[in-house]
Amino acid sequence: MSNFDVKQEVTDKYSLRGRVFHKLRDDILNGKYQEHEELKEMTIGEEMGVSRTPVREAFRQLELEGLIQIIPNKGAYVTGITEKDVKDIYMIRSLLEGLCARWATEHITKEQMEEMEENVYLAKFHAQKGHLEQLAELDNRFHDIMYEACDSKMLEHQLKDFHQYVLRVRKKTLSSINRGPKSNEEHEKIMEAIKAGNADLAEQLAHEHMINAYENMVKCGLHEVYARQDAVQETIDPKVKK
Amino acid sequence: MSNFDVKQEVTDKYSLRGRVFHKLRDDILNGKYQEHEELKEMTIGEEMGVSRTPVREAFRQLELEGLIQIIPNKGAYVTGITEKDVKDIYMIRSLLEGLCARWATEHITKEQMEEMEENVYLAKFHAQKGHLEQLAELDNRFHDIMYEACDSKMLEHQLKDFHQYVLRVRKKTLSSINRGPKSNEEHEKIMEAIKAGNADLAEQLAHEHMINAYENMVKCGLHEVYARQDAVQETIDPKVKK
DNA sequence: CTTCTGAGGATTGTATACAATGATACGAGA
DNA sequence: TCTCGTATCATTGTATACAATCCTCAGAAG
Repeated sequence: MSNFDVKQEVTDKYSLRGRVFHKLRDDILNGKYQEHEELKEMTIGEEMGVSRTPVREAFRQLELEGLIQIIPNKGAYVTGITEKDVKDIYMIRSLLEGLCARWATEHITKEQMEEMEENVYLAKFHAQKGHLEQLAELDNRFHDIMYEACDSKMLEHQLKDFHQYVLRVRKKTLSSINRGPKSNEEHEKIMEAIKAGNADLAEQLAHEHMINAYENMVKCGLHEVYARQDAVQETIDPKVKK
Repeated sequence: MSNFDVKQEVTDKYSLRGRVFHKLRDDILNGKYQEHEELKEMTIGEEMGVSRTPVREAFRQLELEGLIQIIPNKGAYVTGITEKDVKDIYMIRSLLEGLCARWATEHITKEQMEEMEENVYLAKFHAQKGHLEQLAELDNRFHDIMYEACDSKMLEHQLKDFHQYVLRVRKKTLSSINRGPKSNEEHEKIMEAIKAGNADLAEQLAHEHMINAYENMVKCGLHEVYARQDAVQETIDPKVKK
């Protein structure tokens, strides 16, 4: 096993810096802070009852995670994601998810396979019942299982990173439309391909799964979601650019 | 143009933190610090004449860049890269470089095209003369040009990240073997495909280019390079694992 | 009325002091 | 001799103090 935890997750949830990091990340992903909103070290620190030091360190990490942008001697701003960024991410992910499915086919363990089957089964149940919340949760988990099963720390980390990026956008579309059930059907096919040991098919299906997810997102209002934000961006950009 | 500088480069070269970050990164990539060597905040700070604060912040960033691993309350260690990590990186890169070549074909500017042609031409010259140092430099630059030409901040950053990872390994192999000239021939073909607007071919060639680079590396002693380090790793791992 | 300028305040950048944690070594007891 | 506990020290984690920078806005000059 590799001991090379590339871009290791910030697992240190119990240090102040770790707590600040995780809380800020969640807040940004959940939309508590608007895009392009300025984050002040002191304000955040006071809110969480800590000094500026751990906040600053968390900021540096969030910057590399791509969630905020720090302009020297000026401030930290929540990053905006443009329509094109989302498209690029999905194109990149479609390739990597394919590779991941291939490797997962080759390396998945018995336990992981079982969890995957359970996941698909459960999701089918919630789809029938119309439980969108649980469906979204299971959808995320399905991908995580596959990332872990591919047995590559490098790839796993890349994909988890991307997955996180699009969560901000996905939250607004997946649960609102009936992509959920369709998505799970595709999961089932991917799972079957993996179970059958058909790496080529698994790769192909996972690849298409991402393309479909993206196209559905476009069809169901990605543009609307971003229409307002792009306008805001236009006005703010010049100032931010220093 | 996107204003979303994902995982933005640490461009702040003039703050102390920025300088520490860049110097440490260079030192690690250049092998000044051994893999698994412990980096002490105070020692580094004294060497560079700064306090621990900017050093700590640089550490947090280097951790997310994957160059060091920080164990809470214990220390920062230069990460090791296993043989499998290198292989995974090249497999991932082969896909992304292909995508990059495709997008570059669609978006490359006149200036970028000219620089690319110049690059190949110059490299051909240095290859004849046996200037391995310049050849390696031009090789890096060729890829950078393509990353920029693909006109995707997301993809560009991903690839630059990976490129950097393997630099540590590549330094030991590319310049030592006669891969240089062969590599440049492949660059030329990729360039021609891009110039001809043949995206499919460019993608294919760039993909193969990576595979070839990896296979050459394996053939030319990747295993030997890592034989020693893997041994060291075995002994250090348990301690590091906390 | 517009434009330049500079003083003041707000915010980030860095250094230092203190707290908490982990590693080590030594000695007592079995 | 071996093991366990404890004292001590080295190192990291956090808070605070101070320095540097940037932004704002009032006021003077044109």
